[in-house]
Amino acid sequence: MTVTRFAPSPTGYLHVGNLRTALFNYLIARKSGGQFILRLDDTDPERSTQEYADGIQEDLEWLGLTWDRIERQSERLDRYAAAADTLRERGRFYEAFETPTELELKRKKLLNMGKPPVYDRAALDLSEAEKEKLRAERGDGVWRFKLDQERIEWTDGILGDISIDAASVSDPVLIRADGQVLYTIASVVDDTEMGITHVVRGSDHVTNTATQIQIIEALGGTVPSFAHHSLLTGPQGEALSKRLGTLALRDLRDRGVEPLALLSHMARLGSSDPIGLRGSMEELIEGFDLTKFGSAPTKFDVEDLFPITAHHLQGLPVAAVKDTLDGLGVPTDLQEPFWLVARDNITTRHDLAGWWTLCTEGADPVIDDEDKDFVAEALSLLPDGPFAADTWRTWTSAVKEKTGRKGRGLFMPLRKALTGMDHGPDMSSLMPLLQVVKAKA
RNA sequence: GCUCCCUUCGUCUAUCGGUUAGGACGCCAGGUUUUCAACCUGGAAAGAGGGGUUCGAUUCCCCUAGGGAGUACCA
Repeated sequence: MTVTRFAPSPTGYLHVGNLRTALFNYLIARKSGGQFILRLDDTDPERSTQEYADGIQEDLEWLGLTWDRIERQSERLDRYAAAADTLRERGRFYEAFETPTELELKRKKLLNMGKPPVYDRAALDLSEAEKEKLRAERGDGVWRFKLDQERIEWTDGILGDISIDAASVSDPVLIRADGQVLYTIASVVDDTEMGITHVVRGSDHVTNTATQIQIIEALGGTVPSFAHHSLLTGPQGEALSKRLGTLALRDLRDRGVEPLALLSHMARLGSSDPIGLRGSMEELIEGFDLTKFGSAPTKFDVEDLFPITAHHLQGLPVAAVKDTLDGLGVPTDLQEPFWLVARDNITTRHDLAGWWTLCTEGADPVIDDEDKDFVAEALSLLPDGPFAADTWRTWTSAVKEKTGRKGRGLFMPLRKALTGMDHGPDMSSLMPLLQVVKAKA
């Protein structure tokens, strides 16, 4: 069975970049009838908070990305300790005592010589006596995984055949001096023990994947299939990380982006499938194909979300926006006619408020100088409210007869006088909802 | 610096050596509409640069340029 996971660390709110990873994993699991696990990578107690953990779940629920199981790494520390013991027994784990500044110095030295800044494994040569001494002087050391220095290869679900030379990578620290387990091992232990079959994550993880493959093998686990999707950049190709603050999922929600619009775009952007709105999550799942994604960085422009949102809203029945209409105070019996009139003229649900205000409070008339007499005459022919479904038709034909005006010259001044705008919903449908005509007062 | 990945219309991309370089979104125009939107029709719009290989390169190889990522006792 296919088992995927989304493993955010609760150190911030989800943003569009995270969403892409979450969505891919969700879609893969659902398409194959497998399982989707939400795993909170909260091994860093300094930065992880409950607020963010809750926020992540809220955001996923808002989008309808439901998980079959939730796990927290902070509850599995004993598993990681056991894995560390195994690595120690198998001679793949060694303690090192360099201070951060010492390591920094070594890195600079190598860099100056034009060499890759890889840890020199000095600790490997330490005798037991030397280790004792260092432990006494500096306290516990860090535990590093001893990489086999050979090429690590795998066939990536998106990138194709990948090969990375382990010699160009430092032996990763898996356990810190203070005993805290690090992402690299926690992730491996979880993926193995939870039976994860497909790991899909951003391409910022490809080097991690190389080392993790060796750790999995050292632990005797089964290596899952890996796929690394491209990272999102801003519209100009700039790194998105600089703008991520404004691209949090909850901010998009506040700006009125509709879940299905967001999902539709993110599930296809970067692939060879046509971009655009999909009718349902089922359709998204059905048509999803990881192999159609390219490996080049993908430009993302928030503004692209709004036309899709508008398109989505235009197809919604009134029942789908009942909460919003209730919130605006639209009476139940007027909700459907109002929605049908307004939905073609909004980008997000927020725009509904403006149209409802127009209905209940009217608008300051806009009357061009050359239309002054005409509008005055027309308004004298306008019956008192409430208006009926045929008010617009009967009124405009009466005005047409009296003034001889027709076509655009007839209708547009009236629209502007009543709504204050030269665009908007169909006037004959709008009239029955229009409760105030300021121009007449 | 080193390692990995990448470079086709504005954007996401198709093309497994020979194509009028295709599609989608966006854009523009026309149609329709009392307006806007929607819808229909049409249109503009692309192979980073330089070397090779080849009868023939967008496609294969090399170099350069450019972009992204990694190079943590973060995840």
